Amino acid sequence: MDNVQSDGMTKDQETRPPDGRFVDTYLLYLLAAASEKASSQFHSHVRKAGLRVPEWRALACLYENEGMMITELAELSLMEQSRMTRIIDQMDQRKLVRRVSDGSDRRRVLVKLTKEGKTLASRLVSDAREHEENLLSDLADTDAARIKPVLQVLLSRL
Amino acid sequence: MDNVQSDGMTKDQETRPPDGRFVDTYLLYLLAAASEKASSQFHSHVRKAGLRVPEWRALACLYENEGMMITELAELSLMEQSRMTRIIDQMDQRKLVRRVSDGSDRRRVLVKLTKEGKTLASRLVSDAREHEENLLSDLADTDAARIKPVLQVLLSRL
DNA sequence: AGAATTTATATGATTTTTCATATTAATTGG
DNA sequence: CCAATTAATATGAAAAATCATATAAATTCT
Repeated sequence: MDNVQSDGMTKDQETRPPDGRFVDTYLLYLLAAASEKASSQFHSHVRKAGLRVPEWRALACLYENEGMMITELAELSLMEQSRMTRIIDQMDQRKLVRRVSDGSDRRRVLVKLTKEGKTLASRLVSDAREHEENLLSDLADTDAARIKPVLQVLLSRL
Repeated sequence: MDNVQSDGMTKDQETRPPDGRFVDTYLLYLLAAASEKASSQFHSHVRKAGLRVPEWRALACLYENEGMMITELAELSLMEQSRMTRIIDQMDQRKLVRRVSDGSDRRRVLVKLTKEGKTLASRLVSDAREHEENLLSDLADTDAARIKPVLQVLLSRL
């Protein structure tokens, strides 16, 4: 409780007051932290549903958006192509997606949700929407209410 | 170029128009994508400086904030404790940090920047600030100008 | 057409990350 | 004070991610 400091220092080393730290005002940190913390609840829901986070990402990207190339899907899902290939392998084995070779360009593999994949995707997307609504309603009366357009503008400028 | 569709479908499968996809308006996706894409440039700068991203995170968290416990540092750096332990191992070997056992609680390890670590941290933090300024100045005239307070409010509610 | 280049996906080898748990030290409750 | 519990860090084994590159198909150039 008592926090005696023998020498008179200007910067508090212990019990640092709000925003004394670099990271607390650094945009890229705020983004990473916000993403991390805002997602953690839902990610544990995803795991309870038997998916790992990257699988959920692929599923969400495929939702109502079937027939994506591995490369497209990787880009949209924010992961590297070789990782996406392996994730699709696993989801294929679990019959959540199937690979269909693209007739017009035989290098390409179109990834499509199976019936089962669609069912799971719909369920989780609707859980995600509900979760998002709750999050947003907590922010309704704050500065953060406009977070979605803010992020969309940021993304459009990157 | 021409995008003939033989059957009359209501949902465009190809060349989807803006925001037809779930993820394009889903908050957690926008956060992840914004974080990912906003950081990628600077992360490659970090790697050119000879650090991996998690090391940079630890360094940034330690900047002007020495003597953190592994657990604290892990929490602040958004990573798991066992990973932080190993990252500190490596940074210790590279003499960027040193471990000091906490006299008042011998379970604890205080991580401190070495002289060399401080030098590197100052350099990268100032690069980060410059990079952030550039990012923000791109957003100055948009909706996204207030992104930092928006994220801070979001974080405070999580 | 055919060689050179580019694009899409897959894969082997390595490095990271995670998960569960061990170890050691402090704290709490009888 | 001792036993039980909680807390901080470390570590082995397993899983996942990355990196470089292979393979195969399409495109471009001459």
